[in-house]
Amino acid sequence: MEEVSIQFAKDVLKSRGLKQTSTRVALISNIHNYAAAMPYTALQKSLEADRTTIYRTLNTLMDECIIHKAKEKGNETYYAVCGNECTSHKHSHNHIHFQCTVCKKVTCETLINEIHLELAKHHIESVEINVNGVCDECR
Amino acid sequence: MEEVSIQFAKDVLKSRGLKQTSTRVALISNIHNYAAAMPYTALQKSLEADRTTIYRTLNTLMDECIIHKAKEKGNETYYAVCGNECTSHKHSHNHIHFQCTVCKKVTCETLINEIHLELAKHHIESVEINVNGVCDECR
DNA sequence: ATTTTAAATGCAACAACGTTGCATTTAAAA
DNA sequence: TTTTAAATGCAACGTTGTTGCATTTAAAAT
Repeated sequence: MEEVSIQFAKDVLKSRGLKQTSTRVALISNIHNYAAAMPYTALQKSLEADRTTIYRTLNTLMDECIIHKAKEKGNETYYAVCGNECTSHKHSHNHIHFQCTVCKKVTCETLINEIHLELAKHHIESVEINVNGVCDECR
Repeated sequence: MEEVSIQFAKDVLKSRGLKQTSTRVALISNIHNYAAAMPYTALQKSLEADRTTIYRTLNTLMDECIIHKAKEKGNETYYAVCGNECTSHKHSHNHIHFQCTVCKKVTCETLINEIHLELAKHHIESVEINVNGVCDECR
């Protein structure tokens, strides 16, 4: 289980040509291993690295499209690993972000149906959808 | 122009049974008078009140559904006045939030078409949509 | 295997955000 | 005009996010 996440972390760092430092491997594998999108506070607790290093590492990994912010609301930011659709230079997410109002878990979910937004007089470049509700486990 | 916003502020405070303090009237009328959703920093600059008072007033007005956060991303939070659909106890927004990537303005926009989201195994309670693009003036 | 070097890290410091406690002021009711 | 409950200002605190700089480390060069 955990070894899979560690291997995933090493592979993705290699594929992006990034140094395989212990903080980076730990950070990626911890997010990858987490059941849902990982809150920053949990991430910080799970690592021994300095707070500054964590912030810098998170930014590096987001720039390289290895992870993305799944939710940024109020005080807590949630991070999730990007899927294969994200290249090294461009995030491309066709999922939405769901937060369960009971267990508070944030997850990336795929819509069953296709949706198309139309706005008058505005050119749409990107759409971000956040949904609140109750997840399967909490019903 | 400005008198309209001041009158609007007084009316809405009265309708909610809130004290008409100078800070509240100024805060509501400034947001109401602003061309788009108002960034917190601009809001703070436009008022003489203490930072604490501004935060407490913003929270009070959000609790009473007089204003709402139009965007909360990165460092800056944007506030906008609620429409008539919001009652004193429940926010009810059928608009989306749009940010122009050129002029950075955040606005509340209504979708031309109706959309319906479908998620497997999840009960949907509320949906929040943020769109980035180019507004009419910047094209 | 050792040296080199460019990048990553840790530490200190800082600014801003958001919140709480408490004394003072103020709007609105009595 | 007095009363009183609420709103405000001030001080303080914890957290977030960022920058500069010295030190350490991963990976390339020798």
